[in-house]
Amino acid sequence: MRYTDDVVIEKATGLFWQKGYLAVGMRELQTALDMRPGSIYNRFKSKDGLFCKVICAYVEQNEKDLLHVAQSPSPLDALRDYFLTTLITPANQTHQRQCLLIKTLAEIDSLHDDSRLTLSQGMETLNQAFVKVVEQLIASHSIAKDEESEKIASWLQCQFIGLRTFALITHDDEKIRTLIEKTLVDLQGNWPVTTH
Amino acid sequence: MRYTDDVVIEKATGLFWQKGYLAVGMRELQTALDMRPGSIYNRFKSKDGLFCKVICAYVEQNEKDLLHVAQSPSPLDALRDYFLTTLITPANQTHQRQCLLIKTLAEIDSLHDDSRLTLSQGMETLNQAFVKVVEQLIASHSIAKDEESEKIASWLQCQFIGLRTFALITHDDEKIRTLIEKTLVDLQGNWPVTTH
DNA sequence: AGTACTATTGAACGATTGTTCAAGATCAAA
DNA sequence: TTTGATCTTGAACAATCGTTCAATAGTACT
Repeated sequence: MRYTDDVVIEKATGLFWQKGYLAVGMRELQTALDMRPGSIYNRFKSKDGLFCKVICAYVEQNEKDLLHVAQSPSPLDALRDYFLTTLITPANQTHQRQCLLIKTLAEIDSLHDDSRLTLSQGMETLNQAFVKVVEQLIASHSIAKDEESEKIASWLQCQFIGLRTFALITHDDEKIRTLIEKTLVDLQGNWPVTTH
Repeated sequence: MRYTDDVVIEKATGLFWQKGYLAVGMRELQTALDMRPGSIYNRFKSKDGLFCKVICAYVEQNEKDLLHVAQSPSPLDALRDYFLTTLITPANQTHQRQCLLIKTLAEIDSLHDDSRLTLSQGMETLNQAFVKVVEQLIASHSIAKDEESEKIASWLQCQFIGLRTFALITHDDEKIRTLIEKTLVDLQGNWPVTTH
């Protein structure tokens, strides 16, 4: 085993994140990973299998980051920092501004069953992580407990998706900073009255 | 000319919207459009050329819809209706909830120069349409003129992107309705103080 | 009706796709 | 050092990719 799975998956993540699942060919992976086809297939079973590992590793990392935000003594500030570091990336790798899961969502019709399952499970995992962040925001009295934390978490996730995609287009970092602050304002702002 | 360009592009739009640019093969297009390869290439020059027409038609339609919102006597209500009809689509074609331009953005590395240019021009066109919507919202006193309309437009576009992607995942229409209302509340809400 | 031009057809092309597999290399245990 | 198991190699596979082009059909104008 020449390279450990960790470094292989990290290299593969870079490719898939930049180009998407379909656009990355096996030959491209072979040169990027410095591995021959049989070797890749023996370790990961298929291109799809390797992609699943990539998604899993990505979800794990992001879940860790979100839980770290939740466990921070000042969740609101930690959330701002998390947004800033995620949304304002170096100019030579702006593709990382887009969430890999959301990017993959655009290709969901082309994925095999394994990847599709891994993707939806990853979504659920991160959704729960967002819920925990919101619960800590409420517990630390950073925001009022007027709404269910699950609802706020969905909204926050929605904001995050929008911001990460928008940050991909804009390249105006100052505008992104403003949008982040607006999100933090709205997080503490009013919610629509629910009429049932 | 057996089919008019309009119906051909409409059929092609359906395919590209559902599966993405790369995932749609020429054979698939041939059967869906009921056209032979030479015929497609004679009319559209290439798969990329056809895709450009698809993007253009999509942008034109959405620009029209947005300007219709702007010209409405009650822009705020028209905006709500626009969001509702765009975000809550029949269950058998939920892929239409995602903006085709945003979906295409995930494949931007795989696009030819023509498509890339068409895409970025389309983004700019719709951005300007959003600016006009916001200007009318201000003119009709639906929202206060505390901020530059261009900034508000970016925020609104960001919300729209987030909502359309989120609506792709959720399948809980009631939650989407709530998120739309929250957006309309925040649209009239406070903005962060800009410290320069 | 005949000419000139455009549109359509469908077989075929070279390139690339993901994947396989027999052969060789590597390593741990006996 | 030999055995057995695991991992790596790289040529080769069938399938599919976007695209071409000579032949045919269709259309418009004189």
